[in-house]
Amino acid sequence: MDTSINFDLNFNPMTRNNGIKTKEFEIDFIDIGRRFSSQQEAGALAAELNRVNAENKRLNEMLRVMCENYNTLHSQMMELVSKNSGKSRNVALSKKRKCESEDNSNTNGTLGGIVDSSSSEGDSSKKPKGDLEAKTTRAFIRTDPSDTSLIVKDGYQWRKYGQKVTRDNPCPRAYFKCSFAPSCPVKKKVQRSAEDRSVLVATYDGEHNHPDPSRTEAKLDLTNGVTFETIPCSASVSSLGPSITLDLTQPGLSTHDAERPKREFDSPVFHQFLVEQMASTLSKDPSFKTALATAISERILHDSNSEKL
DNA sequence: CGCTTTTGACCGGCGC
DNA sequence: GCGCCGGTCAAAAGCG
Repeated sequence: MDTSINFDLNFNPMTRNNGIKTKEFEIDFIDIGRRFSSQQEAGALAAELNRVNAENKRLNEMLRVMCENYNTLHSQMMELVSKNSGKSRNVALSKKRKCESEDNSNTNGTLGGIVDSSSSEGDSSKKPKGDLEAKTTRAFIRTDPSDTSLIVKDGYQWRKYGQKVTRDNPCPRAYFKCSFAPSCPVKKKVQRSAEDRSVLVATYDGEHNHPDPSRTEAKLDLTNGVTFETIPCSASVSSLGPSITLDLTQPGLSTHDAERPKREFDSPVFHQFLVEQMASTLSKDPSFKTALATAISERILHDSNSEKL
């Protein structure tokens, strides 16, 4: 995990050494400045600044501890994965079903994520002709354990055409075709993880040749199409490739988002965008602006009254 | 009435 | 060749 995301809310309009600059903040401070003398404003803002800085330090410390814990766990996991893959490579796994069972064991070992296995699947040569380039993506969706349905709300519409109980998992596997079929060749399989029944494993075969119906109704249409409000979880790496932990129970998230490679989330551009979005979200929140203005006003009034006394 | 879901039958690939 | 298994089909049932 990259710790370079700086939750620096040091938005002092005097020094402008902050990473978050929005017009909304500037307008607020100008308005406040008109109402009070520059001296009073400076005193109140300095006090508020100190408080926010203290909060900022505390949050940064929490983040640092979380990152350290994550890095420790991640290095341990990678160590285990490398040991296991070293063993498994020594065993010839040319037979399709053995590959699949190996695949399933990996699935159970990497809870949470999207795995693009189009380039790593060993049995691609056994797929039917014309389907060689079919993209296979696996998604892990954590759901309510009491929810026994095999429905994955990924934005697309699906038609169920079969259900089977497979040998290696007592939970039935459901087969879906895209409702745009036969023009859209995409299929998906959904099955609960044998290890953790609260996790749905959705395997997507092929790529949609039409837009995501839910995308047109997206509440946030950001410049690069990523709806951060619906990506509440962390990124992780599996032995098979990039994976992203998702909570698809959140409304409005499509697999199109989920299939974005992890590198996008690691890029400085993404971090900058994330910070800007956080600032923008806060600044667009009327209650936040009101509370901030009220707090500053009260502090300034309090200070001016105490000076008079 | 039309669409979707359910479910048993069927098919083809694979291992023995 | 036979049995197992995953995947698909299609008729019946369910639902709005």
